[in-house]
Formats: sequence, C-alpha cells, structure tokens
Amino acid sequence: MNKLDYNHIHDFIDLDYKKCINIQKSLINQISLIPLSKEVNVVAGVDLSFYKEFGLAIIVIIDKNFNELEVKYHYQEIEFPYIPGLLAFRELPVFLNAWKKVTIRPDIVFFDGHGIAHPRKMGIATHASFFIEIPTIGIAKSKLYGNFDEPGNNKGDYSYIYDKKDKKIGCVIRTREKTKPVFVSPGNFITIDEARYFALKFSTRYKLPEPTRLAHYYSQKIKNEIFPRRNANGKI
DNA sequence: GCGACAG
DNA sequence: ATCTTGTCGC
Repeated sequence: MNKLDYNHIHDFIDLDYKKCINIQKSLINQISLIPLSKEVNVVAGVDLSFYKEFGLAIIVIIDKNFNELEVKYHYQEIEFPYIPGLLAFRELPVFLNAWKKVTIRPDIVFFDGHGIAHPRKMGIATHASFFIEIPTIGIAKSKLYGNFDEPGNNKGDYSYIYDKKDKKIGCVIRTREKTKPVFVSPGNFITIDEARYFALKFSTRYKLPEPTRLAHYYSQKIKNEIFPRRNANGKI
C-alpha cells in the first residue's frame, strides 16, 4: 500500500504521482521568503469551482480600499484528480489560462490553499509563484501539514504553525470572532509575518480575507451562469 | 502498521 | 470541491 491508494487512485496515476513529487522537491530550493520590495496597493484573489468534469478558475483584482478593478475567469476540463499535497497539479493549469486574461499586475496574489505549510513546502501558492513571479500567499480553511496551538478568540489573534523541525512555516489567524481560524502561509517572495499582516489587513467582517472571499463568491456565481442548474419545476 | 490528508 | 433545506446559535 502506498499513497496511491488514497481515494482509490489507481495504477495509471502512479507514475504521475512520483513525477509530481520530484517536481516539487526540485523547486523547494528556489523558494525565497524575502521581504516585499514595493508597497502593496493592488492584490488578487484566486479560487476554483467545479462542475462535472470542468474546473472554473476566477481571478479577482482589488485595490487596498477594496474596490474591484477586474474579474477574469477561464474553465476547462480537469484531468488530474484531487490528491492531498498535489493540489497545484490539478488547479494550476486552469488558473494559468485565466491569468493570461488579466490585464493588471497585482502586488500580491492570494490563493485558496496553502503556501509553504506543506509537506515539501510546495503548496499551490508557492508553486504558482514560479509561473507568475509575483509574491503569493496561501489562505486555507483547514490544515494540511504542521503543528500549531489554537489562537485566541479575538479578531487578529494568531499562533504560528511549525514543521517537524520546529521551524515556522505559517500561522493560524482568527479573522473573525466565534469562527474557525484560517491557515495562512507565504507562497513565495514574502515573509511569514508580511503574509500574516496582509491576510488580516484584507479581512473585513468575514472569515476569509476579501481577495479569496470574492474569488470564491464569483466562482460560484459564474459557474451557475455558465452551467445553469434547475429543479423539477423548471425554475432556476 | 496506523493515522493524517489543502480543494 | 460537490450533493442539498432547514435550522440552531451568536
């Protein structure tokens, strides 16, 4: 039994699985958690929704005052299955096609998923940074890897996430009271504390920071427009 | 061998 | 992620 049997993934995926792991390992030494080099005025949020065999990627661009500047999307057939730790191989192809349609170059891109808080420090936010070459942050709703203590109960309270060598790899932030905290980790070209700072700075009255929240909202909305769903009464 | 396991 | 209505609680 190996990882391959997870979710009943079978032999034809085996070779790809090993290749993917090697790709991630080959990129790990190119992660650069350096401070941002310019001020942050415009950011982007990325999220995907699915309908049957299609994946729909949404990219929302907003400025520091939360004004929406642009919304672009792209959908295509998805072939790669969901495998914990290999999310990038399933979602990045669609995202990159949507990225081609974006006309604004944001200062930071927020992804729905983890950054370096990953077994091989290669979460989707980190992997994506090698393609777009812009600082990225991973915003996840649950843990994939690492140890952490539950943060305080007030908005803004946080605690760090550590890997098996007790090295910081991200943080858990209470972005809203009485709500489960979000997992934040730098993707690339940004520090852990900058990622924490901006994740909170872009959080308003909701659990998810605005970039990711808006992207999720539009991914659902546009999906319903492209793939209309109706009940037995014929009503949408 | 067993438990964990982003979306 | 997705299938799905109402419902309990802040």
